[in-house]
Amino acid sequence: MYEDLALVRPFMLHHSHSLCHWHSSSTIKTPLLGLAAGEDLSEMGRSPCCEKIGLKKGPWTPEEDQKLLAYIEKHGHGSWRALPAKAGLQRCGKSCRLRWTNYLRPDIKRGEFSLQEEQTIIQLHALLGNRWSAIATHLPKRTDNEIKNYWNTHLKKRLSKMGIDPCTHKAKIDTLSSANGHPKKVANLSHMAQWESARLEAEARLARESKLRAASNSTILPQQQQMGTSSSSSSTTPLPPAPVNPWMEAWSAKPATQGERIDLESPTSTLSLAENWLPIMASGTELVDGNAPAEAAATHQEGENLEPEDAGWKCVAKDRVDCFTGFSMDAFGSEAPWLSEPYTSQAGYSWGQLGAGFTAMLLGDSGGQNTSDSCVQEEEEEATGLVEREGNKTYWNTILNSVNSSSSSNSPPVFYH
DNA sequence: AATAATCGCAACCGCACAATC
DNA sequence: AGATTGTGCGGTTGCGATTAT
Repeated sequence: MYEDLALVRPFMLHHSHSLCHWHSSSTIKTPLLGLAAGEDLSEMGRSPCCEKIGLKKGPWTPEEDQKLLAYIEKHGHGSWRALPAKAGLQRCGKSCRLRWTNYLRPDIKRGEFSLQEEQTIIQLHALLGNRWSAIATHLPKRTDNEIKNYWNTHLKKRLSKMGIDPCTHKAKIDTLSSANGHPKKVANLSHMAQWESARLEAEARLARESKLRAASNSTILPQQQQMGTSSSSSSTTPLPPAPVNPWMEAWSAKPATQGERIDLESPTSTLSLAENWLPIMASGTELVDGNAPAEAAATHQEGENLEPEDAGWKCVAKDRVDCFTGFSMDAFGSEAPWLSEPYTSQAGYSWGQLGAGFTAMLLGDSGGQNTSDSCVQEEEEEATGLVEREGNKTYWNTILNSVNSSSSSNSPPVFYH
């Protein structure tokens, strides 16, 4: 049950524009699209989520939205399967759930993606692939569906135009060979990525557990129950006491002494980050030469004239390449700095900490600086570092420039030299 | 002005997995 | 232990809007 309906009502106003858009663009005229008579999916291996015959499909009407909202306001969603009948909707429960989670939920933001959000999506996608729900946990108030759509319709194309394969984040001109000389770095990146991947999964699990726990207390607000993919961004979502993060538990169960190289396995990681990050390590020069020479060059020169907003970019971007090229688990000793921060301040557990913690690390801000400082002590990497750094900078400059091209009012983000 | 092509996004589909019976 | 149910997730589709010809 909603304990505070005020949490819901404002959002109804907030979303009025969405409904207006909906009115104008679609589909009041859309006919009812019930399945054809006799169409019965129950013989297809599993029973349908609900009785489908006569149920409406297609876009939601404002009336339906209101019914769904009113019902959830009063009762919470409870069982989605049972909800449509109780709420007086001719929809299947799945459709109701989707409508709620992707559109009606109070804690979602719609409209333009910010530069920062775009940047985060690109980077997380490079790291995680098409794991939209995991990516969504780092983008507060955005749904996985929205992120997925945005990726498919905008970002993917931009990367393609830049000559970067949006699936692998590699330059289309394969540069594998240029990285062959640095298996160590590849391994380091792989380690980092696996840890991060594992952490994200643990986060999601934690969110689910927290949600379930809250639900079992029966006093939780319905919208909190629905926070599934975005609970990490909620400052109100109750959290269990530390150490509650399975990832951290695993970490503490396998302590490493200072300087000890840890051969870690991500519990569930499914991606090959070594591969994903190769272009970052090795392909930048090609990108400059082949795809964005003038822009990249200009970008480097414009660095001194940034707007305050861009200074943030600059700051965030600064030295991230050092972090990556020199990354080593050695640098962390018994603790992973980019991981420990969010979880040592569990009370907050906000996006600001969690997201910034990771994203900043990813980008190599001051939080990651320690890492890079340690890393650059390795002389053998120092020897080849310059070339790779230039390449990495160029790769990200290219990405960022491309991202930036959609918002002409902003100066391009720039890496320091 | 008419038509075709493309874009953008909400919604649907089917699979996977965990919880429950 | 196996079957059933509920939910989450990622891929895909359908269709109105917009742009190009």
